[in-house]
Amino acid sequence: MSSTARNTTRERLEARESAILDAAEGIFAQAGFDGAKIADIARAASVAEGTVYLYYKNKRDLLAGVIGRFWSQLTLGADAAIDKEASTLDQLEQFGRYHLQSILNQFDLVSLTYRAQPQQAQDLDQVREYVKVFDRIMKQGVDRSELPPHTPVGHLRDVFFGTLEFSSRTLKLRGRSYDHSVVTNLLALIVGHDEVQPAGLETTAPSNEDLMKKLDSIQRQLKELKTAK
Amino acid sequence: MSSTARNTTRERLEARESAILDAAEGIFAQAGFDGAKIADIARAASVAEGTVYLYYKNKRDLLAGVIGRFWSQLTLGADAAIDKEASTLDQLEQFGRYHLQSILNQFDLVSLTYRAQPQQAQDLDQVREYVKVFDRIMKQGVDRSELPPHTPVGHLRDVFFGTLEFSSRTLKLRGRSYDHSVVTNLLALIVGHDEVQPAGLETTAPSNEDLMKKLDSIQRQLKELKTAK
DNA sequence: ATACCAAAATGAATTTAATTCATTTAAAAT
DNA sequence: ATTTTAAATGAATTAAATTCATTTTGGTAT
Repeated sequence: MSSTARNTTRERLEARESAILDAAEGIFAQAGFDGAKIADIARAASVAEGTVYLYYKNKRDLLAGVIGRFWSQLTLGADAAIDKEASTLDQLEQFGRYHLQSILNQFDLVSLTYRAQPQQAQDLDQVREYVKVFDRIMKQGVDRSELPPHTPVGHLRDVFFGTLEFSSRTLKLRGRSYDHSVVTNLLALIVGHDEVQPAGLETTAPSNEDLMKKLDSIQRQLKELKTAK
Repeated sequence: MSSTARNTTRERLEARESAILDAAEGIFAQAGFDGAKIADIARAASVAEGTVYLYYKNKRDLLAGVIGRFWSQLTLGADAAIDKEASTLDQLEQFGRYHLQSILNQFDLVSLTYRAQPQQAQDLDQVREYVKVFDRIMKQGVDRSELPPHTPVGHLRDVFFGTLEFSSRTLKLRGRSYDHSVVTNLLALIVGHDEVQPAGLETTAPSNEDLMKKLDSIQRQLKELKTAK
């Protein structure tokens, strides 16, 4: 088999897989898992029913494919929506807006993500990747001393995603659309004060090293300002 | 039909319905919605398959019955777990512990609550009742002046339930069990923010902490400059 | 106590939809 | 141009939800 031939073959297969995923995404979102019929998905993708099973072991596996692609795309979108040069607070705000808007727009798909008992552990791999976007912003914030050194990123991650997901449900339930105040309020809690540490622990006094880091950060921003002008 | 006869009849019917719900709860929790077979549920409840359909229109409706009963019972349990005489903060802590423990113990049932597209609006009525437990605690806190007058209860409700639900997922995913620090951290965020700062002490040589505050302020102003442009 | 009626229960038959697989079609290699 | 291999098809199979004609049960009236 020639190299170009192999390429066109692979491209053809990929286009077909993509068509199946597109069709499945639309029908799962519109009809839910139980309501979606493989026959309808096959028709929408212009393939025979049996063909679907050449690409996905079964209906559940097909859903996993749809969900996985959805979160991968969300991760790409997030990277694009976040200005790497902005302050930690700004980046968190950008990500928060982006996240809430996305899960509201694709509410049905998001709901399908956490169906009871995801069969395979790797079913949630792409979700984990997406969650890391938050972790990176926070880590950077700590490194730049824009966040307290002992910021409990793990806890705040649950607060961030949990609150936005629950808020999206609340908004949907009440037939409302995107509301920026949700993000604003959330960020006020997360970065608005330094009492984010386990209760009972005293805030440790900033060390000279902390001060130095902060000065570095300020110096960096000043330089940026000068170059921008 | 005599009054007692009618009573025993109703009791018999209620016992049967209860048996069906018990069986369905167990099997839904263990096998998930798709995995649960009506035949198995009927067998576990010691009734014929057709009998299930005398009590519930279809499988989906049966799940709604199970879920509704679950949240109703959770509401009763919460009322029992909360000491009405305790402070708002203590009540929140009691409720937070109770909630996290409950949703961890019945993780599978909770996951089935928000399956994509709950068909009927009233499918979530019992969940709404449960959520009101939080609202009552907060309202009382404001009334008693244990919370600031303008506490944004609606937002904090989403933070409370969203965070605990997401945390329960995180814990399950990592195979961990109940962790009280989740509740402690959450409460610090929700009620900790405008805690009165310790009154100003005598002026002494500026500490590193003072320097840090000043730097924070400068950093904030720089940031504003950047965004303004 | 017996007969009658209506409600409740049954489970075999029906229906619906996922999954399989023998066959056909298309593409790549020789 | 022929052979070989991979991909696709859709009718047949299978599994499980739902229906419904029939039976059973419990209550009421004679």
